[in-house]
Amino acid sequence: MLIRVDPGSGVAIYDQIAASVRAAATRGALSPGERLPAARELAEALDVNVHTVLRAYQDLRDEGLVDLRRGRGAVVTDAAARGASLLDAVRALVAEARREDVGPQTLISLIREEYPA
Amino acid sequence: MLIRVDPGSGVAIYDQIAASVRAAATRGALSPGERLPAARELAEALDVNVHTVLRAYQDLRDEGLVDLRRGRGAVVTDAAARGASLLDAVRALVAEARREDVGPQTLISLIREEYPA
DNA sequence: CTATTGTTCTAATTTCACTAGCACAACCGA
DNA sequence: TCGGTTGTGCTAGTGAAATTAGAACAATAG
Repeated sequence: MLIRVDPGSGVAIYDQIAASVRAAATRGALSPGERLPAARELAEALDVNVHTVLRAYQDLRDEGLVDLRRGRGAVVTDAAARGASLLDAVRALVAEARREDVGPQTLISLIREEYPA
Repeated sequence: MLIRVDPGSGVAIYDQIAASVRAAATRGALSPGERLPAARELAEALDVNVHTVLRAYQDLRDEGLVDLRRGRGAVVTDAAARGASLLDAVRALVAEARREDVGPQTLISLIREEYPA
């Protein structure tokens, strides 16, 4: 399964699902035009409520990463494929952060502060 | 004020406070030995409860970024100064992400997925 | 000694994630 | 056309976590 979830992770389940899809798309494991599992189907596979999956899908739609339509499902958009070139930079950044004993919280805090402007 | 908060940001207030401090320390705006505002004082300035500020301070203590002691307050540790070399890399990464129209959610998702392993 | 500051405690309120079940509308394939 | 699939929308309830509030207490600085 492409998508995994850890209930006691502190991160909301719908956020973990969305994060999995974002990462998979960037990684190229999900190509534009491809369809995500049906919400009901994925919900059962993850032993989670349908609404929780839908919440993740709708967040992804709001970000423009998927196209949601009744009967058709959640289709990955072209936008989701962008940023593949960021992967190496991200890996390098994380590696350096760990080398300097900088936690993920700090790294994420830095990114959130650099973005808005 | 070094620390700002947006109540409707989706991010918990105590997390925003902690994030501000993490970023400020990494940026060098907060040097080791320096003291954070007293909890009661900051709480009033942000129009927030004292416990909320304390929660942020305690999280920072758990991460080793500040030293908490009664009567003395929250003092920035040496550990908080680490990672200054990451700043450029973070800025470059964010810049490239925006150039490619990649949102902050995706960037953060990527980092969270690269960390644990 | 006195004022400051974090610590601890109880308690109430509020917000949000998650679950549950249902009806409905758009879409697809046969 | 028809039947099954899929997201949408709604109401409702539960539980955990965030936030607020107020108080007493212990360590520290001056």
